[in-house]
Amino acid sequence: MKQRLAAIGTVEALPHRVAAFLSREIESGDLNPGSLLPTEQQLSEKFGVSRNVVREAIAQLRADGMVEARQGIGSFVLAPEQRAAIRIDRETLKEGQNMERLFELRCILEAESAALAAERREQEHLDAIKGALDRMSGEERWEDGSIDADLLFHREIARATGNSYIHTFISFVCEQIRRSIYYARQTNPLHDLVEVNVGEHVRIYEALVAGDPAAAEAAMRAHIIGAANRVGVKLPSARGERTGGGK
Amino acid sequence: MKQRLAAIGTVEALPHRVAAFLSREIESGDLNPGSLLPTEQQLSEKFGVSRNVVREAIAQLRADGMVEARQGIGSFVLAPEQRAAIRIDRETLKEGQNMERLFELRCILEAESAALAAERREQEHLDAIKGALDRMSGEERWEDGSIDADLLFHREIARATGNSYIHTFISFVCEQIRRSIYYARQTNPLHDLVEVNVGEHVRIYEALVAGDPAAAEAAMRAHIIGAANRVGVKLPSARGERTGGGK
DNA sequence: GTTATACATATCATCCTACAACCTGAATTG
DNA sequence: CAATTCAGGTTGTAGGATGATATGTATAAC
Repeated sequence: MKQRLAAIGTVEALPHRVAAFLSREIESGDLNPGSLLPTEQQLSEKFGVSRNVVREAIAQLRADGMVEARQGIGSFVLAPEQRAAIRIDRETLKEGQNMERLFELRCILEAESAALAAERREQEHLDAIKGALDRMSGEERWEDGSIDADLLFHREIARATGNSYIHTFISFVCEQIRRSIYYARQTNPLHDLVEVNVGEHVRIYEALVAGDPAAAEAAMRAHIIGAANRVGVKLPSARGERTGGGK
Repeated sequence: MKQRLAAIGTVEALPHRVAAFLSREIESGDLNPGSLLPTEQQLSEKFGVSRNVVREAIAQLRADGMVEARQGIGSFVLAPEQRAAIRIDRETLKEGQNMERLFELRCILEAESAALAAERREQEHLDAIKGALDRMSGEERWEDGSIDADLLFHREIARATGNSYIHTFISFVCEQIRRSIYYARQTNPLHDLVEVNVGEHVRIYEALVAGDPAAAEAAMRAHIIGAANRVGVKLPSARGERTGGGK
């Protein structure tokens, strides 16, 4: 029986579609951990693709630690706790794109990170952050450029925490927001969504220079709430004021 | 020129070795973001492997969001902030400080989430959290069961925030830590790493029931610092005390 | 009857060639 | 000069061939 691979939305390459299909079958429990995948031959017949495509698909699953291939036997489905790696991809976050919640998550991550960065920043980090700040307020203030500088500013602060995971997560969330904004601007180009408030950034930078964690956290929280408001997202500020305003 | 691919330790499949090589070249900056990878033909000659192997290697890099292949042109190296996925594998965590950094990230996420959950939790959430708590302290307290219940407890709190992004991220981090512990126990089974402190969990639960955000945040922060210590990770507690102890 | 060896089979791993789909830039043509 | 066509390069897919490895079976030896 030849299975039909649905191409939802964008046209993806065949290996990706096969991998997604198998991945869903594993996640949904149709393929129990410990069981064997069908052979590459069977899969290639089932999906009507070449064995090459099947192999690339399985390579993806293996990279994600979902299966383990053993030469001469087959590919075993691994239990979640046996997997060597886990991942979050954009597609996971696409579902229920909710700007308000995304900003909320960003606020949590960045506010605390700003405090950490204030404690740990070296001169090198301050220079990099200042560089981004200058680009933001400088002449090259055309739309996309200032957004890039804005994101760079935040990424550099995340980097100053010395924690690469924080850097990765914040970069990921910021990029997600940037894409959402970009998309919103295409559907509603009249609304100028790219306004960047330089003053708020300056206050964050000064707190970092001063090495004042509480001030950095408060400034960052105020900035993100402000940024959310500027793109039309009302962030419940109760938590922001409670935690950031105190001290 | 034919490149020699080192097989360090275990014998890995060729695609994995090629992928690891390219991955290192990208991470180290030898291949700048935006630049093109050598063609599959060139790579296959360089490494002395077939184009098929090269393709599987690139498929892995693509799944990790490190490169983007465009038919008719080539494969572009993506900047970290452009990557479509966050991926953490166990090998990374074996390197010294990474576990500490992961706990630090977890602390940031979960502490604030606990505060949010204290404000927003419905009765349904409290019931689910209580259920996990009971499983943790109940008779079915064999090792893995109590770890599962522990993670469930944290996921349910994340769910009570009503923010699916927070839920996704916390699940991700918790799962990663769980696997590291699982792995560590295999290599050193004598050391009992699965000790779960029920008292700390009870205090968090009580703060949630009381609807007290500050108390929930403090209790969560104390718990995660404690959990880190119990697996031998010393978390810099300065931030923890500063933010969590106050009020 | 039990054990040990050899063999056939199944499966993944790798290689090879060929062609299709697609992009780019240069040559051709109007 | 502009538009079209064409040629070359690159990734995507197909299909077959061979090597490496695990498994079960049949045969032979004890």
